Amino acid sequence: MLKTYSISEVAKELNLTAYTLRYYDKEGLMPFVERTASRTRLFKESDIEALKVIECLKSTGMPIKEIKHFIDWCSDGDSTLQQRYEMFIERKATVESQLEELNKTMELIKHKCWYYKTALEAGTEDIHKNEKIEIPTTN
Amino acid sequence: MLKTYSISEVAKELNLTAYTLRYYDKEGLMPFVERTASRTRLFKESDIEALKVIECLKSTGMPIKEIKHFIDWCSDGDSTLQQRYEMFIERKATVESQLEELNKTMELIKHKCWYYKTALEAGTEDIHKNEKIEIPTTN
DNA sequence: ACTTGACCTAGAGTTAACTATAAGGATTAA
DNA sequence: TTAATCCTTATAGTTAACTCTAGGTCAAGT
Repeated sequence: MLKTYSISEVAKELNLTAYTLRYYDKEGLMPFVERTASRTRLFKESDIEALKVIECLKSTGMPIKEIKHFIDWCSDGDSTLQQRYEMFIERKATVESQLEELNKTMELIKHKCWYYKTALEAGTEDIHKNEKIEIPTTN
Repeated sequence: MLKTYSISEVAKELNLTAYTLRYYDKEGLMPFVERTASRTRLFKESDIEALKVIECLKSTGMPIKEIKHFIDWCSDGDSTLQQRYEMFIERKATVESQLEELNKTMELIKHKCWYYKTALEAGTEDIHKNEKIEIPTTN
């Protein structure tokens, strides 16, 4: 007798649209979601948790087709524990390098903030014309 | 008499393809690149630096059409310093929240690494069946 | 002079991930 | 019972960012 949720309730909760959830279902990402006799999807709390994991993988840049492999492994049970473990280890490395990249991006952005702040104060970009090493105290 | 680079040299340097660079040019991202009499592009060192800034903006998720606005402002000179400053301030906020998101993602990934490591050791996922608060020492 | 290889443009094709439409079925409220 | 508001499917359309093809030009080497 556990509570269930409609597709639009789940969409709202996860900041997605019902279209998107149906699309994920069509792509095989939600084989676990049960239905009523008349085909209406009934989402359990655990289904929402699984969708959060899917969103997590998506946010690492993993394409939907690869996420499906993971979902298939989940359906296959304990015999795929090794693959799933390795997948998350690999994801961890991916996210680590993404964090590194994003931090580099941040440094350049901060530099540009400083560049335009000082140019704005001077009224012209020309003050940066022949400088090579003007290190601002970052931040 | 400064050194110039061909499109394929620049592509190699920036880990892009010549196709992509021509596409960027077509979209108006490279109005500064000079040409020979026979229309061949001649990239200067400063053009490559500008392209690195474009790549930086791209890596924050900014769409090419918005990047074009920035390039247009650059062409317009000092009268657009304010807009450009504000754009980078806004980008900084964007990257900050992206970093936050990515760190949350990392936490979930690490949790899953632990989840599967322990499941693998036990030979079955069942060991996680009725646990709610098994906090592993993260990392 | 001729071939090779890198360059050029215009325009067509591709891909992923949605996003929307059309036509219909079920549940609730008056 | 009828209207509203969900839900369903199949299928078509959209968008961004490439990615490629065709047909041509140009400069260097043999």
